[in-house]
Amino acid sequence: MATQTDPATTPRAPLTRERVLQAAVDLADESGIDAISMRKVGHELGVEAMSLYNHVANKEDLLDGMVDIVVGEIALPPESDDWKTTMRDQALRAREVLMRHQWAPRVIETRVNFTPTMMTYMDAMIGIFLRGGFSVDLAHHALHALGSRVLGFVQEPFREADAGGDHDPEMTAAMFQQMAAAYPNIGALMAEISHNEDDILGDGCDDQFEFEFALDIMLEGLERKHALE
Amino acid sequence: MATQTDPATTPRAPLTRERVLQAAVDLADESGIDAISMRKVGHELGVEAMSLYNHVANKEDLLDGMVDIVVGEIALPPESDDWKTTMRDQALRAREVLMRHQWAPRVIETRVNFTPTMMTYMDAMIGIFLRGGFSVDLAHHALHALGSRVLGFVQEPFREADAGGDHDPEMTAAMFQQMAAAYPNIGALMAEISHNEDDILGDGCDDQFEFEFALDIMLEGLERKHALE
DNA sequence: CTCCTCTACATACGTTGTAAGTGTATGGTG
DNA sequence: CACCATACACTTACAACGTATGTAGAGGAG
Repeated sequence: MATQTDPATTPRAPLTRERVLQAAVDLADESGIDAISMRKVGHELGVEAMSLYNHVANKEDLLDGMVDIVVGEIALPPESDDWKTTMRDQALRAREVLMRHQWAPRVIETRVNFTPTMMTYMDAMIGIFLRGGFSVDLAHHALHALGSRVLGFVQEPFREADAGGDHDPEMTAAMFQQMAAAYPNIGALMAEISHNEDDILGDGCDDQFEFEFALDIMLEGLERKHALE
Repeated sequence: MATQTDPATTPRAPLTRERVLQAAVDLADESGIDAISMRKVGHELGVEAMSLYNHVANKEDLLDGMVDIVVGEIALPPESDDWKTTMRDQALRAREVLMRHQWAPRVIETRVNFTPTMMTYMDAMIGIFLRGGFSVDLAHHALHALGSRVLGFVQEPFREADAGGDHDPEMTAAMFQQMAAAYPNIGALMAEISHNEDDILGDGCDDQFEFEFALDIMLEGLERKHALE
């Protein structure tokens, strides 16, 4: 009992910035970004909210750190002169990571401080174009044009629309007919989607296909611009 | 005094849903989205927070209504078979409106309910493609590919990065050199941006140019896909 | 042993969305 | 005219939030 193995104070690992950030990421992964409050993250670590402030400056800093962890999980591109496939692979690799952290896009968009991790990542993205022979100017425009795609996501409006929620199929059918009457074009589109799909998950759109479809159009467009330089 | 023209109760206009929503939009326009709380909106109308609940269901409904006002300000496209210029004009017209309501993109992205106003707008967007001869399938993909551009915005990561904030020019120069050393590609890009621009506003990027650059690449890509159908 | 630093904790403040209940002005009906 | 139902603004209250502030105990340095 002289030893400090007091049964009340279980020998919990000391708090560190990394432990705090990782706990927050894990919590967000399983419970969504709304579950991220200082109190809840603290609770996850068996600690009071205020204790976190010894390791993160404030909540913004916590979110910055969470984004850093996610971006850090995306492997940087190999050095290659083939900018097109390199960039394509990069976007798809980033997307895989972001799929594991669905809260991340929304958080990334609200960041206002560049962290070194993010700077390193962006530097590598620009490097892909420059190494591929792009002028600095075109590389700049290309980066804007790809936008968040280089980080593996597109934030479409109404991404997580509930499409009606928990109604049964016939209810859906009734609503569907009513909607098709008021919005004929949307109706046509929904008819097409719903019967040529095996996977009626969510809104019935194949997100992976749409991501690659737009990505490829963008890359081909950039290739054409590059050829004109 | 028998007449109810009590000087204390100035004959204020009765609250209506429209007055509430418009007050919220005005407040957000001038003070940003963080200024939108039930209490503050109520204060703007000379009313307590809870009174608003007689006209909006809750805050989400308030935000839905605010988005409706903004989207309602975007003129719908003319009927035309020339889908490309119609869509291009539409995106630019939408962008003008969104520029007046800078808070709107962030709010639109978080919407989960489709309002009739938004449905009508989206129906018109699909209509542009269908009338232009697109298959329903391609129209669908095209809508995804354009994403939020049909509403006049792109949500790039770090849109409002402060780029260092309020430091003086020489401070900037010092930081710049240090940064260029650590991130050579970003450094090259920033060098290019900062000396071929007259307008050093914000991050020195010409948002309008970047918007049109990416928009045109996308439209040309879609045109090519359409030609293959 | 003494002192200093580090960090976890407790308390507290102001702000948020909103549930619940209270008052009052208005307008239709006897 | 009297009466009462309805509409709507107000008051109060609560739980949860980010975080400022102050305290206490533990570990290392002199």
